[in-house]
Amino acid sequence: MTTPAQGLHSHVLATLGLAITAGEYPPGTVLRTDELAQRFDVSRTVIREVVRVLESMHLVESRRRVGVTVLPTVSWNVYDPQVIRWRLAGADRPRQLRSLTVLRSAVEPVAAGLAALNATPEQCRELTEQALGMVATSRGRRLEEYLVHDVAFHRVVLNASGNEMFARLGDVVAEVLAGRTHHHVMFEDPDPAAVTLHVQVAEAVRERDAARAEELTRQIAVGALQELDVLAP
Amino acid sequence: MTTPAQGLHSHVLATLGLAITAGEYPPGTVLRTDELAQRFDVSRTVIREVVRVLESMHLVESRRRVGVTVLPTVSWNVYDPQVIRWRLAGADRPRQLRSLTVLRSAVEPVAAGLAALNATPEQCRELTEQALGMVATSRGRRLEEYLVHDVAFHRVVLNASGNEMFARLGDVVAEVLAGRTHHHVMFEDPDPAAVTLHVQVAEAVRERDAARAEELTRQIAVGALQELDVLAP
DNA sequence: TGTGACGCAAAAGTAGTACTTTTAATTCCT
DNA sequence: AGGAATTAAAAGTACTACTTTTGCGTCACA
Repeated sequence: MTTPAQGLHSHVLATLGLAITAGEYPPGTVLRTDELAQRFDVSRTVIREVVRVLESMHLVESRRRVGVTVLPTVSWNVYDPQVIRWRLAGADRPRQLRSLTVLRSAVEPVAAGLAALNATPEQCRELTEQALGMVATSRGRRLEEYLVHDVAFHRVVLNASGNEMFARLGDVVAEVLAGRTHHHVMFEDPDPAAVTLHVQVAEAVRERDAARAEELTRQIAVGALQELDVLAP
Repeated sequence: MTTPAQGLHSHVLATLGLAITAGEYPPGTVLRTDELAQRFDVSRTVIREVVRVLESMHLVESRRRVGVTVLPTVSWNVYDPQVIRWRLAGADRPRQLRSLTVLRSAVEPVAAGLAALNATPEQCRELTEQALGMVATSRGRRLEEYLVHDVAFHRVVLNASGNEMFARLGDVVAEVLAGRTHHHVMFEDPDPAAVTLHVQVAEAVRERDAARAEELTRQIAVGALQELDVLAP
């Protein structure tokens, strides 16, 4: 019971990556390729390819005559979507959610400001549509539907910013929002104030009011951070 | 003339990664593993491992009966330090520097604010020291020395924020600052106003004044963005 | 003429083996 | 005790044989 596994490589990679990010192998732990090959009942070829990938994520380091050493958390490529997914699925999920939310609180306001300057008419339309979708699904325990609109909304903002680094955080935001909805709460309807703020952000972007878009998004971020403080000390 | 190359794998990876990120193979280009093996004069084993790594960076996608397809820029893992380095060494270096500087302008102020709350006495000391180092080397064409202090300063701020996502941007900031110093200018001494701001940030952090640290860092960021606008349209 | 089933072949995926290279650790000599 | 030579363990590389998936062309049928 690890992962679907279409292909030996994916399966072994998912299993090992998850185990390492979950802290099952403390930093400094040494693995040997042929031991792993035996354990997973695959050829050393497969293991080597997996190790190379883990190495590129800086989860492990492979040295001759030593083996494959698990690296400490600080050296991990924490922006790798794969690593993020593994960590969100593992033990330090709360810590991870917090880090990512703080990151969001820094990035999204600036992205919203830029979006107000750069959004295409199509993106403005899409933004408004998603905001309205949020309003429509914000009452009556329709959390799953609400989540879809919420994610789409933030994705559009990040894309419309015109900055590729911001755009690539769309997946991260999606994970965070999904995590928030699925993990705790699930009963409570979303905060009406937050919903309103989203509508206003869409407005501000449509009206090319960068300062307002940024400030409103900052308020959304503050809300997300507070929510986090309420749920976890 | 590609890269030092200690190990076939590193060499091929560096060559291919650089070529792809430089746009030498337009998206959609299909490579075949044994053709690559022949071209680089290495075994298919090595090529496969390289392809797996490139695949984990979402630079390429490998499919049976098709080959290794180069993916469009939007799907690349643009936060991967390796990818960042390749892109900074290649053709779209200016575009890349701009993206990263915008990212900095979003992240660093928030990081500085958090640093003011979380910095250890040791980190405060280090911060002050680096700021003073910047002052000391800010006049008389001592740009290389100045750069060292500048990088160290920003690294400490990011680390002191206590957020691992921020901390991991230390390398990115280092690349951006180095790029700035090395690429253009090189004659001009650093802007005295910026130097003063750094000293003041160190002060603010030492005094636990989060709002001030954030605001001052925002001013540094604004300066960096303006500098970019002056140098590249 | 269009459409769907069928089968071929190309390319990646996997396995296994043999060999090379690096290097930590041990031994041995001074 | 300290340093040089030796050893062996583990990753790195190569090659070869085989399996599996799958895009594409062919052909039959409606």
